[in-house]
Amino acid sequence: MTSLSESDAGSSARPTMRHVAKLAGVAVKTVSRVVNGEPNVAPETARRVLDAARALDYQPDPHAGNLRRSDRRTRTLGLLVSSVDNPFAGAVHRAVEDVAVEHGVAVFASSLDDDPEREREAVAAFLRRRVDGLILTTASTNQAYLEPELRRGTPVVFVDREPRGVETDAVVSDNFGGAARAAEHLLARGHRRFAYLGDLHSLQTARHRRRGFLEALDHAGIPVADVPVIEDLHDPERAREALLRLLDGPNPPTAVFSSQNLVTVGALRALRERGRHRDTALVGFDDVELADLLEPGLTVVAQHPEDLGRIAAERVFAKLNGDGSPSQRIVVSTTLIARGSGEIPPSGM
Amino acid sequence: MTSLSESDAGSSARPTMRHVAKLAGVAVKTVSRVVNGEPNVAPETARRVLDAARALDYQPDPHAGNLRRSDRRTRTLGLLVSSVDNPFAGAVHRAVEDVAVEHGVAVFASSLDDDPEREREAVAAFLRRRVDGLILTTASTNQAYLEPELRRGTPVVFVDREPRGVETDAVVSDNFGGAARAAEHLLARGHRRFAYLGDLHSLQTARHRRRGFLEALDHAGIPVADVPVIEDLHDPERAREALLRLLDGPNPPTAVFSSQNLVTVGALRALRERGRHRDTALVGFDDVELADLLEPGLTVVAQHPEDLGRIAAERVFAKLNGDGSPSQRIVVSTTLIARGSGEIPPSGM
DNA sequence: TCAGATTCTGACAACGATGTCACGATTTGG
DNA sequence: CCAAATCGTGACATCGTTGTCAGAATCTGA
Repeated sequence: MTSLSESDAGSSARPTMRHVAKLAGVAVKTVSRVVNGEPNVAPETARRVLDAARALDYQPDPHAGNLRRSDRRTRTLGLLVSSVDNPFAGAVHRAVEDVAVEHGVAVFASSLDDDPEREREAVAAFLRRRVDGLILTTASTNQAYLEPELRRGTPVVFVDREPRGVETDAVVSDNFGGAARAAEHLLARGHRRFAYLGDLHSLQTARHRRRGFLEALDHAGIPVADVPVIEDLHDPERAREALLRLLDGPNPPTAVFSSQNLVTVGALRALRERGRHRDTALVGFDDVELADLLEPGLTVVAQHPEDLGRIAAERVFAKLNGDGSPSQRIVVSTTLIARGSGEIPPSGM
Repeated sequence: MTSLSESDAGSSARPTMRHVAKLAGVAVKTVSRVVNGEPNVAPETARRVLDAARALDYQPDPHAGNLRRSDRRTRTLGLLVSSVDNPFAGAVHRAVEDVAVEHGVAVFASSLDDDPEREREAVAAFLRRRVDGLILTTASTNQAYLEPELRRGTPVVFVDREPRGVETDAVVSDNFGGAARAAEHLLARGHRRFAYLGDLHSLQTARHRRRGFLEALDHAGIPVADVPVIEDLHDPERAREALLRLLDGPNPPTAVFSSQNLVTVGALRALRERGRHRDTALVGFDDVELADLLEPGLTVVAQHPEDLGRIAAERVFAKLNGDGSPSQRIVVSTTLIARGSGEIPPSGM
């Protein structure tokens, strides 16, 4: 028994097609046709249906429709980033959202805190919800667990970090080139004593940046084995402590490269604390808000998270629209922005 | 006809309960019982079902279940903020997400760019998707359009800005008190010539901050009519230009209050540009990354977006769990953080 | 004018799951 | 040892919607 007739007036229950059909005096299928703009409905009938729908404030249930419909799209996208509370991720997110809204698609976002286990859980949660596609800043070293889903045809695109163990698209910054560019910039000012402050060694991007930086030094004839390489710095505090130790050591660097924005913040604090910020060069990877207002201004290798996000989202939609081209690896170049801190010459010169 | 029997091996189609039931040699209802941990299934049967489910990599479709299930929850939440690419919103988002994951709920986020029309569209899009609740930094002046949805029992909680035209919960910063506190802080240093740089007058929070600041000045006997109040500054560039005009004018302020973080950034730039950053006091509303590394350090009235987000999310879940208490307006206090710029005494003293 | 095409409409099954109920097999208790 | 309660299981209707098909009404053209 259906309660269609009862409490029709002030009913707070959500109206369905059957309510609309009853009010308009037609069959549900006709309501369906009108609501979906299918052809072959008499104008007079359509008007009655629309009036009824409006009167009841009817909103079709997309999940019910999906169940029956052939294409089976939820018009939903999953985005997995290190943390939504993080400027880089925020910019990626915004770019993804902008592309998604154009396609009438809503975005689920989830923070991973660079924890592989959270990644697995979050991906599973999104797939259970049947997202149409996934954009993923992976935190794990191997993503073979995505294989069954990829075989089912779900588009997955990696941003910022590249996949391992699965064959799919990736959109990444030129980490190697950007870090090399930073090294060259410092070398050109005559520096010979460097320090490298790195993010978690488990992150592929961190390893690329390290390699880019060190290889450029090597090319310039710097004995790389002597360069202090401090890694696994994931927050400002750890980075600060690491740099303080170097500054207080026997042979402090004249030029510092910090491989990520939180690390850069820690490095800035350490330099201030020792009053070395005007005579020690610093280049950070990734741009930072207010970098131009510091004294000296902060020189950075800026990434372009908006481009990463936009391109990744466009790839997802291309795949959803049947683009079957083989997996691509799209590299977005970086931009060195000189603001002062990277142009400081070696002290004692 | 169902294709249950065909291509069972390397099938890439998503398996359903029927596939599992067939493989386990039981009825779908039994699979349902096992998957949902319902009682009264023989251990041996349960094992067979679980084996089959695992073999097929079966994942239940929550949308289909929802259709029939009584509680009708999508385990989904909609969050609407000014822009996901904005540190304040990012912090709110992260806090909301943390509460949501504890409840097994995923979060849709959408950026409004403070555009009322986008708000309407985004809210409609989320409601069509049947989110269980809505957390909203409204961009519109009146939200009566939410009335029907509220009557249906959908929990809606406002963050950062208060509702108008609807009766529902809100979690906001103490905008009035925070701005007043900033005024008192500056007055205590002996300032008499102030300037107020404000956000869009259409935003309620902006009006509260303005009122808080000016009333505190008034209490102190400052002729408020003479205080330049520049409003509708929504980005750094406009704020910069506005403050430059004041600084170049006949009677420049000795103390500036900027009512929002983008405005603060513009104000900082203007002060730098005129070389007035060491003799003009500045207090900003809302904290800013790296504020401690500027020279002088930036004094701010910090909000606590993590608290706003967390409390808002907790209210949503309380309501979902049947909390029927009347609408609350929860005020989160602000914290003045003195870092230097706000402690500059009036020049010429 | 009438056969055939076209337009409009609705009955019914189906999507993938769960709620209800009924039935046979076991267990319990007096 | 038998009636009653409990356990294990499956058939069937149902959630809100759309795909299929068929039938009635209208239109077309010779």
